[in-house]
Amino acid sequence: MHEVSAVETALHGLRTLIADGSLHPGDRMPSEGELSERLGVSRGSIREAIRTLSALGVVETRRGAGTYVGELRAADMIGTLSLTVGLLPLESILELYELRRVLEAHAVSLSAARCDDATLAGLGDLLDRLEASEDVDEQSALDHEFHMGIVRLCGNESLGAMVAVLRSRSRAYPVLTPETKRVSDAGHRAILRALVSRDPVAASVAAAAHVAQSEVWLRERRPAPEAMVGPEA
Amino acid sequence: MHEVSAVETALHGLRTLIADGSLHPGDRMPSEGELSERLGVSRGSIREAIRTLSALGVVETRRGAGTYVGELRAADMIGTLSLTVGLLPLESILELYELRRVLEAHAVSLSAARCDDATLAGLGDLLDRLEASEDVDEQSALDHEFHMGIVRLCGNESLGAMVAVLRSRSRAYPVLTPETKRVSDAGHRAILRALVSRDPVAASVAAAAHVAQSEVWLRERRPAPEAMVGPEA
DNA sequence: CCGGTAAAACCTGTCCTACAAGTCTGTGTC
DNA sequence: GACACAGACTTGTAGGACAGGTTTTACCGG
Repeated sequence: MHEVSAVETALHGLRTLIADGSLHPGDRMPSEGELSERLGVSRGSIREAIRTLSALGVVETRRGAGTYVGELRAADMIGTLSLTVGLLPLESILELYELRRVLEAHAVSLSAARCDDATLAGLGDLLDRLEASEDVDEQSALDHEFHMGIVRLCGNESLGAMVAVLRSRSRAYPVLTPETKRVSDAGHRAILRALVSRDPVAASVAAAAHVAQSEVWLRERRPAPEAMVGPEA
Repeated sequence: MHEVSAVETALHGLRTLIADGSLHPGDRMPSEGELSERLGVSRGSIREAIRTLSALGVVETRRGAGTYVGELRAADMIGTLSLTVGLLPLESILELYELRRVLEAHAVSLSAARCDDATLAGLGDLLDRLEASEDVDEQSALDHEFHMGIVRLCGNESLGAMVAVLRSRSRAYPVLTPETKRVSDAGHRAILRALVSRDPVAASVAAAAHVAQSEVWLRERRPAPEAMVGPEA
């Protein structure tokens, strides 16, 4: 047996406060000083426990104002993964493509039954600009906007957040060349056509094929294995 | 503009050390004291940054020995979510059922093409014991073992980890009654039959139906909204 | 030369104090 | 009532000190 560490005690205490209903989403937590006194651990240990919960999207702190319980939405917690996928090796990214393919295909098929004409027109404009663009960064941004614009329609925030996480790293690898871009553009049009037809199955197939195509390109090119770091804060 | 905080500086420095290839999975990181000196922030801030990365599964610390870079596997990082799903309200759990249904169905269909006879026999034994069991806790454990045993076969660790996360909370809600258990048992047998037939489509459908059934039960019963906390450390 | 043991160096875990910097509150003035 | 301001409160950061672990080193006996 080993003594329970102070930070673990603090973490358990904080989790209990949230889990047993004492604190609700948006509530302000007791101050670090009060928690330190109530849980019998130093303020430093309390802060480390809060950092843990903060990293996981459970709480957020505002300097001078206090620490607040987060909204406790699954999408927020899933979103915290995006901070770590940037550290994964390429092999892991390829492994995650399978998740992305399945989830994005499902999300798109849901969206096919939910989109309205105005949204579809907006997506069409996006594709027009994407097809006309010659700047790689702009292409990446428009591609991302197109995909996420569709996924957000699916009605399940967790699903959208997960797809966003899985997409976040792929954007760092430029697989678009003039030749592949024509295939990519055709894939986007196929997805949009399926949405216009309100055809979930066709949309799902088109999305899965599009993602699978990206995976093939990435697997072929195997870009320089240099990792990357997020932008400066 | 606002001054970049010390912890952010530390976090960026640590991430950079891993991302730029200075440190590889399993390597030992510089000591807190050295990092404090090199990055120009106090040791406390370094520790908070390390806590953040630790919560996200990027590093792990061993008292007295040092802090080590994790294996940087996607499955590990996805697994960190299981610590937070215990805090989500029931509504979020129901939202996550859609993810679980899609992912588990896909995983099971992959497993259908990969399982061997010995494994299938083991799964059959599990079902025999599950059907004979009258203890709710034992039923829950066997059910979990059956499902995860299949999912692990799929060959994608990230997929397995994600399903494990999505399942982790559902186990806390007892939806099995003598009547629902008969339906559940039949669902398990349908999945196993599909696996024995090496039929991915049938396996996928059976798994999706089984998960959907669980969701319906949970939605009907809407158990007491008391949240729960993990076991003591 | 080898093996084992004890000491030393090192590292993380924890607590304490002190202060800086930001936010909120209540009071008093106009 | 609106505004300004002082005070209380809260988080952010730094530094020191020690406890409790682990790893390395040095020493000694065989």
